[in-house]
Amino acid sequence: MGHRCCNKQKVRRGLWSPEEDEKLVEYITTRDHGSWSSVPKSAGLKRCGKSCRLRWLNYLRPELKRGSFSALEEQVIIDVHRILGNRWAQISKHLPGRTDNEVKNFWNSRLKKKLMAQGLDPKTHNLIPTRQRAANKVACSMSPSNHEPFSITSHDSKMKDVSLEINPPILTIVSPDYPSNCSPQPPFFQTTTSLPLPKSSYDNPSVIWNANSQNSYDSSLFTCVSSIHENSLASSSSSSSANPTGFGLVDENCFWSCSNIVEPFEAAKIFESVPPQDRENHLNKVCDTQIVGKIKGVHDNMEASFDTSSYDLGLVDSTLFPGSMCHDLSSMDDLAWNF
DNA sequence: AACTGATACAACCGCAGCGAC
DNA sequence: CGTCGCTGCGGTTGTATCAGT
Repeated sequence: MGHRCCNKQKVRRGLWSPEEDEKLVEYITTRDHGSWSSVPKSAGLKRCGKSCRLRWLNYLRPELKRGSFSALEEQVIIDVHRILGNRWAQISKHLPGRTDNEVKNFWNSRLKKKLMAQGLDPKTHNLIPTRQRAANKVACSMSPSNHEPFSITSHDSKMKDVSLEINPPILTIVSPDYPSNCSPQPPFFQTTTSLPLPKSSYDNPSVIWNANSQNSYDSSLFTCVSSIHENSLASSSSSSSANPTGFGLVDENCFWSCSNIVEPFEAAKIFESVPPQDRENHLNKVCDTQIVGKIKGVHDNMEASFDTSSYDLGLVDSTLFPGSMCHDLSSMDDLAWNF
């Protein structure tokens, strides 16, 4: 019996042979294959088009990265999963050369168990109930006044993500001109080194590179924050609402990543190669020459192309649990949060 | 060496969304 | 508006390999 999608013909199933791979690669790379349903016949394969597509996308594409996941990739998966849940295709977009299938398998076979071993619920990334006390400790240490943590407000019911309700990331995107003497200060500014962008970029969403190498999470990751000026938010949001905090309003669709601008891993690598004393200059230079110049273009597209696939790498971790906030945890809990 | 359970990875299945008609 | 074909996605299953006994 063949696949339901192509039950008119007898098709092979199961693992692909090297000969089949060769045929498919030869066919795909030498011509415009059009629709996948026509590929098997044209390429001389006894497979269904869906199977060919999957084989190409998940295994044969030349740009795929093989081999085990790095610690950095692992952290990215965990971070993005905390925000997006099981949206593997979206998560894989932050991991160049990795497929959704690969990420999903890695999550199910390794990361899920790893989180559980650390006492974390792999669905919500919260500590499991028996560790509620430790979780409360974290929440308290976040905010002396014990107010609600900053959270994402979704303005787009269509894109509503249950995982955000279960575990709202403590994330604030700040307006660039948020007064520095106001309290409370957004955690981003409390805990990290931010390098302001030129005034001229304030009318555009701007990128602040957080070079906080003391971050206990992953010093190789940048926090890349899109700080959205309220003007641009007003135009990008279909509905308006009060903003009592004075912060730039945030919705899920405001997530746009440095990957739109500079490949984050590349940026991180480059940054790490810069001597610590030169990093500020480096960042200013990078911001000027590589980022700000492109922001306008990104901004122009933002209204039409806001996309949850864009995500601020490391942002949640560095804002949610900066190194100093882990200090009063037990060593076990510390481990749990710091991987 | 043989067996068995665990693990990792590849592939399949079913469904939803979309555009063409 | 309904149907059809195609694509993309997430959940699940199948299978090869590994590790322990």
